Amino acid sequence: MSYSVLEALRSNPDHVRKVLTARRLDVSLVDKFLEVDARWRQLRREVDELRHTYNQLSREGAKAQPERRREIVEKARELAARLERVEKELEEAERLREEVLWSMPNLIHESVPICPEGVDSVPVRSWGVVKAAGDVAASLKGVEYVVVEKPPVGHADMAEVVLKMADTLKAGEVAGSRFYYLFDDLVWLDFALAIYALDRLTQRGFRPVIPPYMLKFDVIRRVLDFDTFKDAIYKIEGEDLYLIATAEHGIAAYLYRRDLVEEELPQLYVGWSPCFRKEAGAGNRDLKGIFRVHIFHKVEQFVYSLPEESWRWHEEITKNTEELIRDLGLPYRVVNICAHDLGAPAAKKYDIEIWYPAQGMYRELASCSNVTDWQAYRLGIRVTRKGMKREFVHTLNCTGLATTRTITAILENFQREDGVVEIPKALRPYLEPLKAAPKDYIYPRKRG
RNA sequence: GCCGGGGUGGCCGAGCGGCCCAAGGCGCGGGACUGGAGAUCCCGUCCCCGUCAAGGGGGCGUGGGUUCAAAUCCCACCCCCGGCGCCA
Repeated sequence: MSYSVLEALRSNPDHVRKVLTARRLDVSLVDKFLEVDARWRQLRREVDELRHTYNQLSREGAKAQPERRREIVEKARELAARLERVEKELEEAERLREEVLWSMPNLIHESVPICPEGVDSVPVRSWGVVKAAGDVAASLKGVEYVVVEKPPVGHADMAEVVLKMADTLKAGEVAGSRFYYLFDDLVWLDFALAIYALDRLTQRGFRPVIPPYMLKFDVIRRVLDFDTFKDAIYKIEGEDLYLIATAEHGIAAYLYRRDLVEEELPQLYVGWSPCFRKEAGAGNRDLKGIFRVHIFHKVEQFVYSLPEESWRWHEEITKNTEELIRDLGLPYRVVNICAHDLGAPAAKKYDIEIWYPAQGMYRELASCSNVTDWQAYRLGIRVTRKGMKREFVHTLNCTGLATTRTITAILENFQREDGVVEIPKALRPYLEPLKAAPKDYIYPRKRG
């Protein structure tokens, strides 16, 4: 068919080498592929030819008289043995070819920056006024800020010490590090943020969905790359099931092996799910609090689009999330991820980063990728165009709101000196119907 | 989890060891006919190799096996439907 990476490899290998260089990956992968591809095609032909003569024999045998048939059976036996050997070779070549092809990252869009050592992303735009302590403020450029005397309390201490609505110590004892208990107002906040995001996005035509939280190996291997798999994914002991690391995985799998017609696209989904991540590559980073944890909740946008429309959708879904964050009043910036830092599936990726005044830095809250046909190829999701042509669809994903992490941003950005946290106005309508939920402010709990 | 029924091309559906390199229908695409549409008639409509050729190969839920030969027989697994059990 027309998988863009395969096409590029065969018709323009130099371009693929450039992509690999930009991604800081091994360029020799291209020649490796061309080699295994050529061998596979060669063997494919040999096998087809052998089978042809074999089939002819077999058909002849069906009609032959008993005596002639014995002869044919004899010949067929010999041929079969030879076929088996070549078929084994073909099988091996095919396995190898797929392995190399599957290890290929996506091509990259021309607007993706190629960056020097130490630079992972390029700011595109920013919004909001950040609170910065003196020395931090000096380092900020192109961002509006107000200078504050001292940085506010970090989200972890806010949640656990000041508000007393989280317990990561007990969670650590019973489940391990990077787990948490959340209580009281923070629970309501998590739900309200989810419903806020779902409500806004469904108004824009996205279909709400709760996907399966686990997928079979054969499916999950098609929606993500090896690095994600080994660093992020939990396996269920004794079952062929893996916990999803994001709703994206479950939603992408929804159209597994589907053939669509043009009129069925685009398809917009907004999913909610818990996300399970091993955080194996994270080391000791962000061990405190609930910033980087094994389980969290997230609302996710997912788009299946026609190939020629995916770049427009990429901007669109990024703006959707910006708007959600802006209306909460959280200062953010959008960065364009450098080629070397893109995951294999993404042809381009924007991260949306929130300002964390206690940390004095922007931290990732959302991530929006155009995966083009990388996932669709692996999942076999195609669209039949007018005139009978068939192509792979494009898929895109973009965080709506990572609700658990959004809580940490709210705790740092909206806390007052007295330890009270102001609830963003946009969120209040979603807390209103809940009797026990806080409405305007979150007050520290009197007794732990 | 147990017992029973079932999974055939986009959909419906025949076939149940060689006459099937899967009938027929619907849908879809192209053409003929028409002033145009409909009806009718022809051709095409799973995947792969090949120059979108000639030609060839594979494919009947998935993976193994029996056989010179498997959609068809055997085994395992997956999924769907019905019944029982269990459960928020």
